[in-house]
Amino acid sequence: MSETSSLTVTIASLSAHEGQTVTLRGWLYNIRSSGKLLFPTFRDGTGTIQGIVPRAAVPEEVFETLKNLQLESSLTVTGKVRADSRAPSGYELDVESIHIISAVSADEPFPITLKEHGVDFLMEHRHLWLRTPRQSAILRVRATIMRAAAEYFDTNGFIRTDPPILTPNACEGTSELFEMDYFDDDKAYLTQSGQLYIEATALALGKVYSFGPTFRAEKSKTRRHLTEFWMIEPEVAHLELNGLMDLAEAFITHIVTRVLESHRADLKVIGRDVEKLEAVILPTDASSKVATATDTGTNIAAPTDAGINVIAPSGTGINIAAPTGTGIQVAAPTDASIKNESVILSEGAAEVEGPAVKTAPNRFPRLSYDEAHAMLEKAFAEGKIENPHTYGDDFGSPDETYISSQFSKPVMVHRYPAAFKAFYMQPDPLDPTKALCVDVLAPEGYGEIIGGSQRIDSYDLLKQRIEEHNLPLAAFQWYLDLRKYGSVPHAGFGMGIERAVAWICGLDHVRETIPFARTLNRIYP
RNA sequence: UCCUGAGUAGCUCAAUGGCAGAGCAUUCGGCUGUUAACCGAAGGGUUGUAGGUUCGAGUCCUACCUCAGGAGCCA
Repeated sequence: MSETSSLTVTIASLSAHEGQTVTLRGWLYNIRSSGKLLFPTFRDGTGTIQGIVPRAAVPEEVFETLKNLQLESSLTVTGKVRADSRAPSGYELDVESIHIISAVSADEPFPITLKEHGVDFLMEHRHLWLRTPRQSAILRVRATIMRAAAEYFDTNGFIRTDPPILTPNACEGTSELFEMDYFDDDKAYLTQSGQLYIEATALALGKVYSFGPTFRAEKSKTRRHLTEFWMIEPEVAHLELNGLMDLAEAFITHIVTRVLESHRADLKVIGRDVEKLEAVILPTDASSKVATATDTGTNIAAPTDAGINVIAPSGTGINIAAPTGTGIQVAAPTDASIKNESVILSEGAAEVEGPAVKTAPNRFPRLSYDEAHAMLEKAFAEGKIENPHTYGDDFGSPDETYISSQFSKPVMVHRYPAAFKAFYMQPDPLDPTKALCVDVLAPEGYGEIIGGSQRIDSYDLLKQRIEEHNLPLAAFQWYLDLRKYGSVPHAGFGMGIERAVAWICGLDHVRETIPFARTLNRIYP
């Protein structure tokens, strides 16, 4: 068990070292035995590999040490890489020597076994649960989602401007905030959105985004809620609602594309049905339920090119440029995509912003609140949902689940009644009772992953709304200043990272999407 | 905050109101191709807490605690 001079490699790279003697640095993940044979499985954070240790082939000390070793003991192991169809990964390691770094005591064995555990036990041992293959895979996918999200904005002319985490007042005056003392007499609150601040940076820099933690003290106990979560928020000057929806669509498409590029193996470990993700980024989906949902019977033709069409609206100041080598094409709308749009885009929606805004490709279905309401009415009449939806009310979770279940792609619901929406949302000029806002509902019932809107750009109207919502005018004076000095139409959205990860990984609960989830009843470990 | 459900061995779970059980994990033994290995044996319990009903309570009743996931609200 002396130090060797063999090459130190990761398990993920082992297939490139077949026939070589290599050294791994890892942990004992599992061990089985059959007579004088040991089958230890090692993990190192990049993957797992089965070793084989015949008693006759190794020094007695190596065999005895491994045989008595507890799971999750740390070690280095040296051996020869060999392809073998009997090994779970297709390769196995003929162990020659091992060096124990830290042995786990049998008095207190590693608590996470390969058998089933309950939620409470796993969350209480989250620091150790993270070592299991599935949890590690989820965190790798999360990292790619976060990187791809930032990358999309970084490569499309956005400047990252991070807002403060400590704020003097409620951003929207709705959600409950975490309060803390701020020196002698003041109170401070943990941010629940950086939106108001990045409206300021957007008017300074044009296209900006922020990416950071967000806190909500709501007493929500569901599979979709954390009290601390990460949100990425773009905000764009001179952008209106339709352009915002185009942006959200291209953004989500980019993220899903990146995950599919490099995480097939992780998604398999997680048990994700990859076809559902592939459907999201396909140019069109002839088998989608779009046609039936609108009951037009229109045949939706697929575009002729197999690439992904990302079409930027002209005149909005947004340049949607795909990174090279990704297989993403930036193309003009095809006849097919325009035809597709005519099926699902609200009538007149494209006219709202005038001729400066081109129609969108509409690979993601877009429904107005009214259209979504009609869909729910029909569903209730046909007995497909339990409770009727009252026109004028927000959609409940079952409503959102039903709507999103009608499509294989994320669905954008826009122009909700302004009455239950945030004070800063721009009214629809065609119907001032509606707000120019959009929620993006993930498929498969994952619910809202993006919420966004065009913001009020009129000083007088914004002031009136602040007063109507009984918000302290003084605290919002700086925000009103943005409308006093060179106000322009602008819009933005926020995407909750954990909900996006839960959807893309197909998880039951957001608590598995973040290394250490903060929920209503848990702040340990 | 409301509704519903669950707390029994380290873990996952059994147990008509009548002797506290199994699998995994741990320890010991067996097995030269195991795949959450398997086979044999041993150790391991204040049944969430506090009361109550009963000859007898893990089981029934009351209160409380903890957790779960749904509503509301939200990403």
